[in-house]
Amino acid sequence: MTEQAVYDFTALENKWRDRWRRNRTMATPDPGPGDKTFYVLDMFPYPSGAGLHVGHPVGYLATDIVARYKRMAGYRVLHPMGWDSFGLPAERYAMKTGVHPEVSTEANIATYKRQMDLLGLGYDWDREIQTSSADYYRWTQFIFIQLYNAWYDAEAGAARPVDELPIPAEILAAGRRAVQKYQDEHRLVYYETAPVNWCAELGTILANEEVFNGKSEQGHKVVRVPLRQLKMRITAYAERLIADLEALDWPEGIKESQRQWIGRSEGVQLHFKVRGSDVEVETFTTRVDTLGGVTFLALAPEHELVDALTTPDQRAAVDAYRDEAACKSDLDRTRDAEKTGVPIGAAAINPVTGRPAPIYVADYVLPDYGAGAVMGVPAHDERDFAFAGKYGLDIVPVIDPGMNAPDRERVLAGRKCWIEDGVMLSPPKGGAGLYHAGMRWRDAREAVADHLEVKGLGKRKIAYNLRDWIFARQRYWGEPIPVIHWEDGTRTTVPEDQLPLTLPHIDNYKPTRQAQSPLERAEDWVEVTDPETGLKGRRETNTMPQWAGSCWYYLRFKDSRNAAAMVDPALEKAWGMVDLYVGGAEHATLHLLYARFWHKVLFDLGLVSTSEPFRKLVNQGLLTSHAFRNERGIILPIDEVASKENGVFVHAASGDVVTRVSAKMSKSLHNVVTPDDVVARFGADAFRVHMMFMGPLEAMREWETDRVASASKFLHRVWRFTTEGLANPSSDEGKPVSLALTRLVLAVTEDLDNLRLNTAISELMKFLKVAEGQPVSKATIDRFITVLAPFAPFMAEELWEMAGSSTSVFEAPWPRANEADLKAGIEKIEVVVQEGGKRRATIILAPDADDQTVREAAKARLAEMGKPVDGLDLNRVIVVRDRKSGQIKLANISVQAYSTSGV
RNA sequence: GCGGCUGUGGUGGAACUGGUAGACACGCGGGUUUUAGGAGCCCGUUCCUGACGGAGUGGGGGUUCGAGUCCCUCCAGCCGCACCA
Repeated sequence: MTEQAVYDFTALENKWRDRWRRNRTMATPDPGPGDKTFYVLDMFPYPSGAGLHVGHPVGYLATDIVARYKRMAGYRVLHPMGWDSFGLPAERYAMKTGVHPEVSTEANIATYKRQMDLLGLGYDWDREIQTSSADYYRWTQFIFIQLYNAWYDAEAGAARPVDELPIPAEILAAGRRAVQKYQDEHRLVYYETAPVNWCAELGTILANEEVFNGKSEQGHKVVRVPLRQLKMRITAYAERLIADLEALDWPEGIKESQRQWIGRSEGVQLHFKVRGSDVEVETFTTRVDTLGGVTFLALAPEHELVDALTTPDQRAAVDAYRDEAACKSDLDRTRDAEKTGVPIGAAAINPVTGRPAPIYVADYVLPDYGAGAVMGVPAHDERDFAFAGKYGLDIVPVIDPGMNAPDRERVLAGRKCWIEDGVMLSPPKGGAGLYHAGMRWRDAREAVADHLEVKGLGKRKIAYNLRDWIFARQRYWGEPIPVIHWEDGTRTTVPEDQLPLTLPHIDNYKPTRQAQSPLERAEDWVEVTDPETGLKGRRETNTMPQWAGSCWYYLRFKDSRNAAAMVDPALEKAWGMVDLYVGGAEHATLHLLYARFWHKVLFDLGLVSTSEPFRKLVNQGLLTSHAFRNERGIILPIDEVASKENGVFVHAASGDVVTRVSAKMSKSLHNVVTPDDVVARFGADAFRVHMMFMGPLEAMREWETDRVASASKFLHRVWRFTTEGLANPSSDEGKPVSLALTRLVLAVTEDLDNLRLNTAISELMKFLKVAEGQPVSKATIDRFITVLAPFAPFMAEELWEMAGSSTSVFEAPWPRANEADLKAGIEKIEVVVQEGGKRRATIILAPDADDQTVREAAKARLAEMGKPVDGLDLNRVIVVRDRKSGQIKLANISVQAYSTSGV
């Protein structure tokens, strides 16, 4: 080879893209016995119409690099990609343009796929799935049916088939319909009429997890309306969902978000007698110790006892208040600092004091938490304090903040709310057993709870913030729910051998009326007749939420073409948990919680072999672009701003001076950069190297296309170095070069194992710095190419071919090196001499010199510098060695070691 | 308010279990080559000082022979949750 080829990245990348596709280089065979497996997964995307921008592939690049490395390191690697292709945007697009979601989805997928190929993302496309294809959602429906036909056995702590649900004798005696009703009430999938989150703009109801500050993800208003809804009993798993987080290698923030979302709190459910009535009101409290301080009860407006307890003179006011509360959006209801309510005329009896506590309806009480009713203790709860203040209710303290509390007097006078430490006051009168004067309130709480349980007035209970998952959506573009409602009032699921229940084509995607799915229009599809009995029925017309498909897709990748099962059990087991899962943090309480829930159900039912789906989770940081902000804080698009020579930015139209700021990529700011742009300018390898070199995967960063030039420059140097070396390999390579290669292999391997891709790339740069312009052996060049390959796969393949190989570089084994080679290669070492931790000088020593030699040498060096070392206690000289290699790094002389000499 | 995360040069960021702070880059400065260059190559680049030397990882305090790293405390920023009784 005499003529040095030019690094023509476009031609070279096209060549290998094509060759990889033809040779199916990235296809993953199923694992065989004894194979080491590694499952690395990206959160699959919803294929939107806009295609990928440079921010999307941050995580995909990282997993691709890891997957290629692991494969070379001898693992059987599963690294698939698919499409979360059901969802609202496609349906809304269809409403506007009339283009069927299936058509637009296909087009979008084609774009995504082309862009992913462009970047050299080595997915095994043989395993590609899309949630909207019937081959896939057939199994989503299958799983739905498994959940439908299961109940949660609290004693066993696991889900079981509903056939195994013990039926109480009296139900059994009441007949078949009673049994069926009983079973229906226990299923993991059930119907219930309850207030739900209704978004009129989207024409659908939403799950609690999909409502943010009273608005939908898109910012549309959400209100609570009572509707009959399909739910999944995720709350049955609350305890396990919290407990099993412990063992997962996930970011602490995500785990904590889930814990908070589930929101476990221990308390007591207790009932209050209503004065002059047999009715009792259940309340839930975490502070039974404050029972004596209860001066009112507050019921949620939706509470079922409100009607019965409201007195005639309060009826009108109560009804008006309830109507008002019903119309309020979640935002109005939760954000109003002001506590409002209306007395219903009845009063409960405080069991400690015997005094009446008026009952209110108040919308700060949520209907679906605890008992939907609270005991008001204004003295020791800030919300209750605010409420009592507004309506002039008694404020009776039961806890003494203690002598040292500055606010003690005001608390005891009922003018301030106290929620911190303290001891129980003496009871106003009586209340034995429910009052523990002098006891710290935390202890009193337990004592009172014990007492209530013994007397049958209440019992300990754990309440969760988590609500059951509202599972139905009034949409077209989602999985049909395989349920049939029969005219006799019964309900069945579609027989499994009739799956998939395919989505019918319709012409109009608008909801028919409030909370009715557009599927209602597909009359032929909706109406069914039982062929055996002639019974008529209607199909469920709601569809599944977007999260359904993503709840189990990681399982399907293991066996994505299986027509007979969701996944072959042997393959499910062989691949095991996802070893590395990379995606955005925005799914903390949505996808990641739902997927864990389904996985646990499948585990209980024996369909999967692990109790958790994802072993290690990493959230990639957000990639921003930039924009400009003027003095009024308005963000301006980048093309409306000009840069002046003095580094000042000026808004072209107004002449205002503006500042450059980080901003999310968005169409309106005209700051979207696509991978296509970057690849055309610098090539995919440079894009990959730059993106990963920018910083840690988890960190947020700002994109600047010009900066890819740095990675491009590096790759040009790599190209020149390697091609020159291959043209003229040397038989006697210098020691510094071979040492640098050993160090490179060790460092890159360690960095890859820890997902430190930025430092791995800097190691490649360091090696190049040492080896450039030096004689280099063929063996060293080969090893360098293999180490480069995960990062710059296109160039590595080309160089590998030039190096004489006829197979892919990804068939090559990952090079090995050991620490001992490094150590053996070093003859002399520079040791730092410190004085009291401050660097003073360096000495040259053999790396294996013993401590005494180091100490003497350090002392001699200090003497040379004119330091008074006569009284130096050599034992006080601390010699520090590298933990791994045992090499000396530094010698530190304690300043106190001089003190004996009196200096 | 609650919770999580983060504060290191002009910039992005290195520094594994406490052990030479600023690796590797960007930018900037100087030099060189020259085919025009916003190209290549080489050198320099934390701050103060002419130098010796000193200071330095958001502020303050502590532990230690030695602290970016551990502990306490305060400050700032980012993200998530938020009437859950």
